[in-house]
Amino acid sequence: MKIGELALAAQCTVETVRYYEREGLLAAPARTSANYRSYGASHLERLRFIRNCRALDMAHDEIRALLVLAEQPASDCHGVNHLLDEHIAHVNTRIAELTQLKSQLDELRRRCQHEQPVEACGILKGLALMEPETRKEKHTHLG
Amino acid sequence: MKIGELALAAQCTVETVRYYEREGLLAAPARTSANYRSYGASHLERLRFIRNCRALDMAHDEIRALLVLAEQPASDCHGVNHLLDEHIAHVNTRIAELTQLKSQLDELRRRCQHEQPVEACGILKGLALMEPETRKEKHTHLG
DNA sequence: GCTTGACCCTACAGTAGCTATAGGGTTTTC
DNA sequence: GAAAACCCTATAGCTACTGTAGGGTCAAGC
Repeated sequence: MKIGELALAAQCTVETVRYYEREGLLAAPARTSANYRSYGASHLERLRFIRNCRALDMAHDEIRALLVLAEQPASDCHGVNHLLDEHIAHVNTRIAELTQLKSQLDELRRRCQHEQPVEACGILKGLALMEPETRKEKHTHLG
Repeated sequence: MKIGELALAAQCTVETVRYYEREGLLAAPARTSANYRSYGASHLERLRFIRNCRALDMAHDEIRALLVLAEQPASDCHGVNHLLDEHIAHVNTRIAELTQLKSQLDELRRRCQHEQPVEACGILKGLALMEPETRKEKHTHLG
């Protein structure tokens, strides 16, 4: 299988496949005499796995860890479960942050119901007068 | 005011202030004879405005647009209101995406309630077998 | 046999919003 | 007068790609 076929089968771009190889997520395949990458079924399986993890917004580090765990078929899957729990916690954290943000934004929006001169706009006043918060550290990789 | 004092007053780092200057968000201040940046009250006001916008997860482009609008005090604030509405829409979109993600993750998590050998783990099976989705474009700048 | 177009290759720059580092100079405090 | 605390510029790094430049390869049609 050439790289274009692989990318198509996994619903991603050729550039993304080459990027994953550079990142060490996907093993480097054999090359043809013309130096074209030549993939087998196992590459597609792994790429699909990676893309599915990405569709769930997992970070590359999380995926790398999962792949390592998956490569020891006989050991127990506690690590896998734990990793997923932590990822779910990231998502929950980010949802909570955004929900809080939304209520702040809704409150701000209510300060200017009608069009008026910019100098009287309640939104701009609000943005000028909010107390700057100490920047909180990120607890998730979700932006 | 020196850069360290300004940064402290606006609850951000010195590096961030210099970065905003390079980005054109914050005007370049006068310099002392030792080439130190020397800020006045208007710089602090503007920096606070920017930090408050960032606390609400606005992108630099959105902030730049707001600053331009705010600089025409006599014109009406329709543009400001519209910009905020669009930003609120971004946040709503991202909350919806993450909520959908969460339900997918919860479903996946339910597939492995007990520790078992990795090769039998329902989570790993799920990740291997999900259908790869066509990557959807981003409609928000929120990650 | 030759061209055209679709595919492949490497290497590198760009995205967003910072953060960190190297390698210097200045000012303040003891 | 020395050390700590501050300032300066320039540059690289972070994440997960995307896009570009400048090439090589291959199959089909004339």
